[in-house]
Amino acid sequence: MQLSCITLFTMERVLDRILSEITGRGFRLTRVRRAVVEIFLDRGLPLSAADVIAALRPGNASINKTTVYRELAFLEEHGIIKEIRFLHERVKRYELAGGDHHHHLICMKCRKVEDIVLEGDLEEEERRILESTGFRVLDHSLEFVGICQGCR
Amino acid sequence: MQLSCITLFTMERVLDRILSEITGRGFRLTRVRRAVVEIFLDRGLPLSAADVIAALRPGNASINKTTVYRELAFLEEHGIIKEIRFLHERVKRYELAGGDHHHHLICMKCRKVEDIVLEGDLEEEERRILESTGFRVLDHSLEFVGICQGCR
DNA sequence: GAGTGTAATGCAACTTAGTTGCATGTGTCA
DNA sequence: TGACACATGCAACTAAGTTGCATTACACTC
Repeated sequence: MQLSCITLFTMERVLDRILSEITGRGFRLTRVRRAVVEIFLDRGLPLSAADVIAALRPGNASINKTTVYRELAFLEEHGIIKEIRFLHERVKRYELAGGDHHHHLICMKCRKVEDIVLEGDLEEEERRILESTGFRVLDHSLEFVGICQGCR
Repeated sequence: MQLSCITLFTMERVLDRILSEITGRGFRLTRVRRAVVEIFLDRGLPLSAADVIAALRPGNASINKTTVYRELAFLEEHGIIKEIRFLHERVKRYELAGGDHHHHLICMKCRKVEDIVLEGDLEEEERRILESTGFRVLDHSLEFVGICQGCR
């Protein structure tokens, strides 16, 4: 992955913030934990447990899948990553939490995922839903499926 | 399920249309096939394979799960139902295809699901996405999670 | 109404994704 | 350096869905 100096610098800061958040709450900074957080930062995309395991393999010969599942649960529980699911996919995915609120563009051909930020998002819609149905929206998930520029 | 005469009449018409679509293409109208379509019409909500199996049980003592999975695949393949997945759920769900384009309100407390139709939907957003990223949106999925009127 | 071909069904065994219990290992702090 | 509790590894398990293959039953013809 090619990174500019700025991006690298930002990533280091985010990594430090996450790691000190973990230690600050009395949890340990283990080899696996650090590696998993770095993988999420490095990829910047929603990853499944299988993705994380594959990414860990080169350096750390045999990391148990149970450990990875538990690490993902730990990071989610502490608000560092959050679960998302894509349409027609059976696997859980996670991405770093705490970034800007965004949605995903998923290419049907190459399966590439891009983030997208919508102007004004859906606040207006959610207000209208409350008015017309009495349903109070607390969260939403939105994903777009189609063909990316490279595949057209 | 309480139904008005109008609703019952409409359901009958929809059922007939679906069934004649199936026979018209040279497929058989079996006991299970008819029952599954009727269940979707009757419930009017996204159902999982387990839901369908449970709904079949009372009348049809032992319908094999393989049959149900294959029936759902058949109905999806022929555009009669379509797959949807809800956030944080691992199971596939299906709902009748061909109705108005809509989204779902999912109550976190009672798990009830309501349909919602958005004014103008997301056409405007999709046009903007094409302009700014070159990604051509062909489909989207949107669901709202929150608290329904009854649970507040 | 009987015969026939093929779609549909049932059963068992399998796959994939994720989880649980329990014994063992290792970071961190005193 | 030692000790405690968090973290890890292994094996066995669960849930959801799939596959292969033998059997059944629609729907069509006669």
